Amino acid sequence: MIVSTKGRYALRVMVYFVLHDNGGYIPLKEIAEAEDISQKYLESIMTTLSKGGFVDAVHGKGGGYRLNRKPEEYTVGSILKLTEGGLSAVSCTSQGPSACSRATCCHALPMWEKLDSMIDAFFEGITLKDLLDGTGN
Amino acid sequence: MIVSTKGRYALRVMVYFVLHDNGGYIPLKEIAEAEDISQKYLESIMTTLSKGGFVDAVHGKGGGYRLNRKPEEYTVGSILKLTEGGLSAVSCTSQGPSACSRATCCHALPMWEKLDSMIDAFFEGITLKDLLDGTGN
DNA sequence: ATATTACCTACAGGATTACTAGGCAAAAGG
DNA sequence: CCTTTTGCCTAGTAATCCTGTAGGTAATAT
Repeated sequence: MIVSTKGRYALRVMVYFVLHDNGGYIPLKEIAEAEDISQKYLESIMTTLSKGGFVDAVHGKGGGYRLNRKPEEYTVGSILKLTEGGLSAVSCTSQGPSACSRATCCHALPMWEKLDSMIDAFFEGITLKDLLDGTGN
Repeated sequence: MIVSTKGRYALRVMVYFVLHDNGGYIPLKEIAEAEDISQKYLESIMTTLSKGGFVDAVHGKGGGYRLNRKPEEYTVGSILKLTEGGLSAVSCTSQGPSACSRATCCHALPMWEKLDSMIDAFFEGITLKDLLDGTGN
């Protein structure tokens, strides 16, 4: 499984922000209830998105989260890479291209690298706006 | 992680067969030692490959395993799908396209399906022979 | 001062991975 | 027939990761 709930929840939340953008901040509780996601679990994901600079966060009453860019300026790839901590399809390439001890004699390594590039290009070519428009489907 | 050791070991073994093909059967013990893979663990993988019809198996002295097709007639995709039990990148699509309860309203589902198709086409387009020739790298 | 919100650390049950252990079944050689 | 060599079958298991829970602290608005 290349993409776990962590990344998929992150995508859902980002889409939620786009669909419910009124200029203000949206509290986590509202998103968790609307999307039926565990509030506590979502907290850790939102903190990741906030620290990664993908959303602005404000404490206290009237606070919450909001996007700080336009939907077309977020790629699916950037969101998944941040929340999943990478998108490698095999452990052979997840720690760098030559981290594997068999790297020098492995017949499959070039294939894994090509796959990783292809997956990266795929996700980097889709923005939040594309997801909502259904572009390319 | 889309491809675990199970699938990667299977690929290595299949490559080993091509490189050490002398027409006869190769016992599991030899492969495990040569490739430095746990013998007992490899047993379960070989049984999968045997039951899937990818190799012939013969019991007793002088027995072992051997390929039953030409290298260019095995796709990497078929080997991985057999040993990994599928290649879906997300659980959303691994149990069929509309198994997810959010399928009807999910903005990302078409993307996952497109990704799965792309990955499938990638692996189905590479044969054992290509791996050894380094074709396409 | 209080309520509301984000943020932080720690833990925990379940699933999966990557094995290990031990035996049974089949085939060949003597 | 008996032993050895091989593949096959069932169980168990330590480690890791996923998907959360629990409980508190820090910041902000009213």
